[in-house]
Amino acid sequence: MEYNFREIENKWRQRWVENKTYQVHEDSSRKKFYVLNMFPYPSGAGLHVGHPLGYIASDIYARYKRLQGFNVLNPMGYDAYGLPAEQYAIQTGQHPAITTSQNINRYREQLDKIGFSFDWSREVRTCDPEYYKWTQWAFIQMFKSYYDNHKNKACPISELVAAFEKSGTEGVDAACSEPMSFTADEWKAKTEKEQQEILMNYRIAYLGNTMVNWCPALGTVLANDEVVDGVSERGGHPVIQKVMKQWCLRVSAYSQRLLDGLETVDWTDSLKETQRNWIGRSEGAEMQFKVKDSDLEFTIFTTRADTVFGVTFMVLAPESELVSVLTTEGQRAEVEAYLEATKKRTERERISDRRVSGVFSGSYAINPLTGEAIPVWISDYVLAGYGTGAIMAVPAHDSRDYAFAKHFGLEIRPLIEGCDVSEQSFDAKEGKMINSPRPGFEKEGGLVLNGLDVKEAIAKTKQYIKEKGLGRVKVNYRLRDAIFSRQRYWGEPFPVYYKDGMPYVLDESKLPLELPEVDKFLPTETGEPPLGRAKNWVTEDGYPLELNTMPGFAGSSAYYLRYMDPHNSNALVSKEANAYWENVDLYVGGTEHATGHLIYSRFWNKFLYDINVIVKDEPFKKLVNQGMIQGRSNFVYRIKDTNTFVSLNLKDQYDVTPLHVDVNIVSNDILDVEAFKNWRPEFNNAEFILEDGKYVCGWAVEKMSKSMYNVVNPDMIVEKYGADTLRMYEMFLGPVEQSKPWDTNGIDGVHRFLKKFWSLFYDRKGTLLVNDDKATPEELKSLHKLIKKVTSDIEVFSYNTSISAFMICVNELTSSKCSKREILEQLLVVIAPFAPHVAEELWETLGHTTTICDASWPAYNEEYLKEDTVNYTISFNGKARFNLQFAADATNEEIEKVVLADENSKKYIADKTVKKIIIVPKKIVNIVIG
RNA sequence: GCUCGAAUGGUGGAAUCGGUAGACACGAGGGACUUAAAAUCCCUUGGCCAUUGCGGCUGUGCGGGUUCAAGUCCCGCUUCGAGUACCA
Repeated sequence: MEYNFREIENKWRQRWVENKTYQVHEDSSRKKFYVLNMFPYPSGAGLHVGHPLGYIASDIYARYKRLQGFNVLNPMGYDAYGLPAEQYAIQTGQHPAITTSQNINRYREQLDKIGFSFDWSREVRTCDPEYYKWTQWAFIQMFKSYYDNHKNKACPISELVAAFEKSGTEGVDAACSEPMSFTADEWKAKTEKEQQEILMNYRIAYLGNTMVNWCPALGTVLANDEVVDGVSERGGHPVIQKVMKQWCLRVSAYSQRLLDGLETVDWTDSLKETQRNWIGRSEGAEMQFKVKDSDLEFTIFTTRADTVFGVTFMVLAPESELVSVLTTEGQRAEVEAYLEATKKRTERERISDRRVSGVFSGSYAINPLTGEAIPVWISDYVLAGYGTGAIMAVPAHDSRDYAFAKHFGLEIRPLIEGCDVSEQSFDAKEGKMINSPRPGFEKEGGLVLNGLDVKEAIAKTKQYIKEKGLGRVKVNYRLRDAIFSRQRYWGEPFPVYYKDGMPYVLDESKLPLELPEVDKFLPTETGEPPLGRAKNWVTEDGYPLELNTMPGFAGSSAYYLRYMDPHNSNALVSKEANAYWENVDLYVGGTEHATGHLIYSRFWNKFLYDINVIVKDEPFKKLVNQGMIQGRSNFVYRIKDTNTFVSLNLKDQYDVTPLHVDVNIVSNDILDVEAFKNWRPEFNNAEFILEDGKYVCGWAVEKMSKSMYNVVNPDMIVEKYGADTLRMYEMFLGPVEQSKPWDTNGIDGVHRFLKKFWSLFYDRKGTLLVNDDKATPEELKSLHKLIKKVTSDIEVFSYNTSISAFMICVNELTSSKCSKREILEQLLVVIAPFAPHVAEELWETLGHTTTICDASWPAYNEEYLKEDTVNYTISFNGKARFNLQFAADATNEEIEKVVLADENSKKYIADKTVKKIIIVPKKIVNIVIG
């Protein structure tokens, strides 16, 4: 009987559904294991062969853990809110919910064919009201919380109100947008609205006036991680900076914890490093500079406090509020012209075109250490969003300040011994300080840094400014608060209404607040977001509801918690379910989420942990990044101005143009000529110049996309070879973490292996070969070698080498004609995670009535792996020469004696003397001669 | 610019603590079976030389070094990939 994968796979696909084989339940008597894939956005194009890579890898691991006796949670769902469905809705008027659900159905159909052990009863969709109810709920909790820097956690805002009532801001250390200071009496004297405005400064979910990335083409704001090279990640539209009132999440309050948490998780170093860079911790100092002839003062942030004696000018960001204050009448016209010009430049232009520009404000600041008056400039090389939006410029030791100083002819004052600043600045943090202060400018009791090393100087300066009250030590983070509003239709509505111009959150009992219907998915004529078109978009009391919707990352931040208890209508997740499943043991997904989803999700999780909803501080214990599957395109070569195509190796003899050809009509780079003729009408009468009777195509690695005709659909592979072959082949392609082009060329080898494997059980006529004979030591060795190898490989996701091991083992068993139950039964269990359908079928063949998923993973026995004799390589001065066999327990003395007596050895030693003999156990005898 | 990571046959890729390369698979070549094809099986396959002689030399991007022994460790380059970028 032939290996009939179609019949087998259909049969088991149905059985698994009927028997609910993959449904899991909390079971405190068993240890849990939580495997998770980053859930997909169901795009209209369906799955291509690259998408399931990570799912297959994690499915193998999930099945393996189950065989080891763990209670495995392996769920799947959909990140269903997204721009493509909305764009499609705008163009066609079709409701995005319809498009999305069609796409989901298509995804499900494709996924079902691959044999995953997902528990579909736990499926979630972020656009489902029963799901986003909890997204809205989490938002309300964030609104009702503030971050207490003392306790280092989120606390109820009511506690902050109590503190204000008791003693005002005195003793309060809370994360905020603007530092505030008032007494208890002042607080009590404020109106309700004023108090609400103050609280907004502290809430974790707050409505704030912030500089946002505005994308005019998409008509919405974008988060920092959604902007790449100054254009939108989706669609590549220009993005400009603009101040807008937006909902934000105070992610920045968690900067240090997000950084510290990285030490506790098992992620790759590169991913952790990416997150560290994104969080961007930098230690420095804030210093106050007084404005000359004024009571004003302003604060700057610097990591190089030691260079304070080299400050020759100050710079403000154009967007800084100080600009209007510090601009003198005489300079006003010039400054305004500059601001106007800067505003016109997009972020992208600022990045690509780094010409130095700026304008003098007319004001001077006083260096607090020297009393010197320093000109204050305005330039767009200073960013409003980082630090205080103002810097002290030290052109000698900062390349940006240097370029600015050179351009405007400002003074450059070197502070480090032996550095040459005539051509460029000296940015390195090393060397001995000089000119600090300059000779003749020493002040009585003032700071002296001369002679100190840079590092010492930094520390001493910080100490000094702290003591003298000139500033304070400060840690700054690059990580900014997440902008949480989108001016879109297809997203979660905010559970927010407005009263007296102030936002309030809905009562939790009103959740979910369902997304209303609109007539068009576009902004209103007055420029309001699409929800402005909704009829009766007000509360029961008639207060208007929020018109923005939440961004894509809202729904994906806590989805892994919902899988633990997906149908609970009383809580995001019950205490019991959460206590059992805790957090994700293995998370599989792409690196592209390093600075988006994986930051937001950790933040969201930490917040829920703070308010005692969940038990774990970090959501994902171990994370594996699967590589991207690129496309492998094929080309045919058309001779210019003809309809004749020439094979790859003959093309140099002609003047040809390469054309992409659909990879699905090419096999092992050989074109199916007839299929090509039928591919498109213009090729109907194509002619070919063949080599050896074949048309050989060229190839290149490109992105997998329709326009390159290189999209390979998993359905087609399953149809042709079966799901088990697809699964094994995807894993055989190379390490899971590595990106690689999809290449169907090798798939026959894996398919052949499965056929061979099948033929251990059945001969060609369909006779069952399995017998109860006793296995030989060689057969046991072969099996146990395999078990040992696969067990250790799976733990480190080295699936490709496991599959090699299967091939070796099956080859050995085939050549010894071994169809012994004793061997095959265990072989089936270890192959089951990789090829579940065929394993299940044969398991039944062997008379088992329960699923192979409930078998147990075999342990290997070292006894069977023992060798009687050992082959040693004999080498001279490190050069391998010949082999000798020894008994496994031979002593070094015995080996040495035999080797020296050997005829071959004598030949190599000849007239030289033996200086040393090194014996590496079970491997090598190296003889040093000379 | 900075930070990581990588480089091994015609191809995808193996090689645990440094242990004497190229596992496994594809492709290619040769052979068996077959009327033929498919399927299956066997042999060869890094390069060069010798192949009626068992063999010899060379070889893991380049140049050095450490070591009895280096794909693996150290120093200096080259190329490619990823992330990030006026962050003071």
